[in-house]
Amino acid sequence: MARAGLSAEVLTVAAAELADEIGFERLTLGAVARRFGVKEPSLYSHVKNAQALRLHVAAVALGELADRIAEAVAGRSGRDALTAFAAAYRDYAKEHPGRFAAARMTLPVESRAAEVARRHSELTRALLRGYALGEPAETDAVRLIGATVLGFVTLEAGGSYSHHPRAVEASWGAAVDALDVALRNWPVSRPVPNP
Amino acid sequence: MARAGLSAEVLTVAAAELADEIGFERLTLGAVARRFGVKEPSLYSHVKNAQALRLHVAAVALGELADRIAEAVAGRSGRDALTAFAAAYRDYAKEHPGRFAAARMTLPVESRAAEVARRHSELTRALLRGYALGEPAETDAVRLIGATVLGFVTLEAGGSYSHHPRAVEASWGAAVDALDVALRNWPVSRPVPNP
DNA sequence: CCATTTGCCTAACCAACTTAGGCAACCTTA
DNA sequence: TAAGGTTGCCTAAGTTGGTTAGGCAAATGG
Repeated sequence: MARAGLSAEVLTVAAAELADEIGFERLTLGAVARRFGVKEPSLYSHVKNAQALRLHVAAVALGELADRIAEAVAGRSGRDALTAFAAAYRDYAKEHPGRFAAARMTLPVESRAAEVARRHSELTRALLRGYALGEPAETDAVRLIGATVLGFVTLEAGGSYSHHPRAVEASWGAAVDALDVALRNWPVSRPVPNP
Repeated sequence: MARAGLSAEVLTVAAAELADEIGFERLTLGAVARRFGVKEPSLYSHVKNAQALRLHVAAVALGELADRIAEAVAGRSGRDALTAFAAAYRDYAKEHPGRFAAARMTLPVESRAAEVARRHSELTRALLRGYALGEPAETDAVRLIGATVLGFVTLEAGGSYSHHPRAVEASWGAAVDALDVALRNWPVSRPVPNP
């Protein structure tokens, strides 16, 4: 029988494309095998199992996202960097919904994907340099930014914002502005009195 | 054969408990049936299918969470209300991880669960009264708060915060403080100059 | 107390995942 | 370039989860 030229990398790329096309939750070994005109068990020569393939997709997604973010924040600082960071993140999620869903998997601590995820913290930390928060505020801020951006994009993708006429775009801008305000008036270092 | 006294409600409650015990992703009709000493097909007299049962759990979870939030914000306003809201949300997620995972499902627009989800926006809106933002800022703020709290709790549950010594508890407090600062210095209405 | 409804059953099928074991295509190296 | 081993894809078969069809017995209610 003619060989199909499979490999872990080829399968992962195909799986990532498939996830974007049909949705991550419908990403199945059968679908990937079909795409290569191959039977399901053949995939086991290249990936450990279905879950491992999904984790590979997550690692690819997190890596691509980190690359985009790195590109976006390069040469910017403060509010500009924050805006670019957030836009890169949200744009990626919109362009690659399946990969983004993969990136939200619970990642095994020792996985390649979890390693890549750490790059995200570092990038976020770099972005915060312009705000000069110092520790431990900077760590808190890294967590805050990650949470807000993830939460917003997740809710938007889930349709939670589509029942109200207010444009999501405008709310997104407001959220980024709000983050900027919070970072420039960081609570612990510079408490703001009640009005 | 003796009847087991099943009903949609009983099954949903059991499924919710099971989800908390074994994880939402492992919630299966077989597991629910086993708990009642009944065969899987018997469940189809009471729920349409497995997905419907999961949606019922999501609706229950969202309802319980809304109740907790309502209780928490009652009689409080401003920062107190925000802190109580956030704590109620996070505590629920910690106590009921399976139900909370259910609540994060993508909800069909016309579902009971989606209806309950709307109550959350209203509660968040109520919480914001003390900040007197006005529209459309209030809608933007509702979205921001939901995103931040969801994102933080999701990342915390996924273990993203456990690789760094900084206490999650402290970061949580900082995040809530940061939200409060942002709300009291809402960007559009009261822009803050660069330092 | 008979008729109807309802609840749970068995049997059977499908889809997705997985393992075992075989044969043919590829690669090496003499 | 032929013999060797290695690798890639195959078929067969088992598992689990979800689902439908159809039957019998328990509950219900006139």
